[in-house]
Amino acid sequence: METRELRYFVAVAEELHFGRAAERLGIAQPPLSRAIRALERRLGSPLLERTTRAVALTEAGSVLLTEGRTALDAVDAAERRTRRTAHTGPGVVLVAKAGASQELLTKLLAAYAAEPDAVAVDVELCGPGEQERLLRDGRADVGLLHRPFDSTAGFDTEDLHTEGQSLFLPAGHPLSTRTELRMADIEALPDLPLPRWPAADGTYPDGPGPQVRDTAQLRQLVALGRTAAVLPDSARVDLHDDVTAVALVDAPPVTTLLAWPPQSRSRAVADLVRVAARA
Amino acid sequence: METRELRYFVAVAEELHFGRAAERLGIAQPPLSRAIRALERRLGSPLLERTTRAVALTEAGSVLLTEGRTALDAVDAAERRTRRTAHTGPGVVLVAKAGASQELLTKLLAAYAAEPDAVAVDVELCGPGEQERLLRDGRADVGLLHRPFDSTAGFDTEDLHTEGQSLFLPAGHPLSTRTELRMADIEALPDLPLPRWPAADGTYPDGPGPQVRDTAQLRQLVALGRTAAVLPDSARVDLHDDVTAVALVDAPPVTTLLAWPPQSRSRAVADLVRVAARA
DNA sequence: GTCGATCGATACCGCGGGGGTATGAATGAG
DNA sequence: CTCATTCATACCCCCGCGGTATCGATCGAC
Repeated sequence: METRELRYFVAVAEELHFGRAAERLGIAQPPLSRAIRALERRLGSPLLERTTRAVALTEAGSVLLTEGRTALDAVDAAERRTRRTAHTGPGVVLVAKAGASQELLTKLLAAYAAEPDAVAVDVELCGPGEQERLLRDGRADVGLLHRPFDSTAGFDTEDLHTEGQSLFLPAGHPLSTRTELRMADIEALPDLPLPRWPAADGTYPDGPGPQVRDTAQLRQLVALGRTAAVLPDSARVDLHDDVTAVALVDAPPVTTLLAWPPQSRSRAVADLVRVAARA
Repeated sequence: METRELRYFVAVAEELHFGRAAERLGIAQPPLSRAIRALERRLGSPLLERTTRAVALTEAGSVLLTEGRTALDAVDAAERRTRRTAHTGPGVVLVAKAGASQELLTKLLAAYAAEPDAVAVDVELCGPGEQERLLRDGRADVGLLHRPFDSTAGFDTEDLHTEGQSLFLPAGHPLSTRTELRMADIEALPDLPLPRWPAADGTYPDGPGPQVRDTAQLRQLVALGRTAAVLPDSARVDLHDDVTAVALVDAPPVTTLLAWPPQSRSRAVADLVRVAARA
């Protein structure tokens, strides 16, 4: 099966509309229809149920959509990592969530830079949930993730640090004088609705809280008295006096870890992991 | 990048010889040379160093070989799983090492078959180390693996059972009267050299022991007094009186587990895992 | 019921590019 | 120096991908 065919199929399967899919692919609709037909003929079974009014996935089509996406990501990864190796020489791209684990990341980078044959580390910051995609399609080589928020399925991992979580409140809020809180306490926070994070497709769920993209933005909104945030304890390190943190004793613990695609156990990534595990 | 280009490159990178690679691909040598050149031009950097006498991988080429293999496996997996879904309907292929964990596997299959919406489970037996390949290229959907022998990199896993190991000896061997042994004891077994398992490429390492492909074959060789074997305790269940097992108190424990590609969390695989975890 | 809009399928054409054969050029063995 | 080996180049053919024009089926409006 050729990459082109897969891209065509995935486009149609996602749009469920030949015209729109063709537009997205930058080709005309007839060759797209033909390509899908040819693919179905070669696989020996229909992938889509078409009427003139609607297109739907068959069972087999649904499998090909899932598997095809990961296959396309793998092909993209091969191309991207090759290009990077060729042009910028050896080097790793590390991806982390903007504003998270600042301190740990700083230490890690410093410790790795001191290694005998350290290579350049390009740090890429992104929104929550985007890291897995970057690791999968080759835009990044290693990621700083947080369990249980990020999925580590399909990656090799090394746990670095586990910690509890705290509630971050505007200074002066009634709850900010408490020494500890429970999850049940924040259920009842009508004045401070919890923020809404974007889903994988970039859309925001409905709800009363403000929309946020990263931790820096969130911190600002907390300081402005617009929301409260549940974050790992380590976020306390760069608190100003406009935000107060109170320990949440029954919040699930958060583990910070390194994750990387299992086949790309390059020398550089291995060194990085070894240094991180030691610290 | 197209699948065809990747296949061509991987063939050349593995053979390090354009002529042989072309033969393997079933095309003539000139188009292959041209295809690789075109690929290098598009990626903007050489992948191979050629002289008229030798071909070698560049740094970038080495990356593309590794990443390209996994990408090709992913594409093959997409095609195979789609074909299977289309032709044999829903169903899973479970792969296990021949002769290993018989009892657990039997129980698992029976328990799953009793589930309300169980689908057909096709059991595929193979040699050690082959399972990962089958899972990666889509010939299997879920595997019964053994840590630390099998690598679980890149798979989701569910541990089922952990046990110690024993030394399996021909009945009547001097050591067979002992109640327990240590690893150091088998270093000194000149009369019974340990067997040699095939490497990933199917070749056998050098050494004095007999070559074996699976556990059944190994058991027979032990019974014949040709070798001794270190195997998980559960291999005792179908011992005849021609083989004796003695516990190895300091052997690393073996964990039997289910592994599956993270994206193929189909209903059937999920059920199978749930049933297995319960038992 | 008729008409029109929508949308996928078909027919047909042109051309780029992938594959073939023949041959050249470079290099190392003897 | 000669020859064998091996990758690159030259040239040709034709398959197949993509384009435009059009058809045919289906559904909604009235």
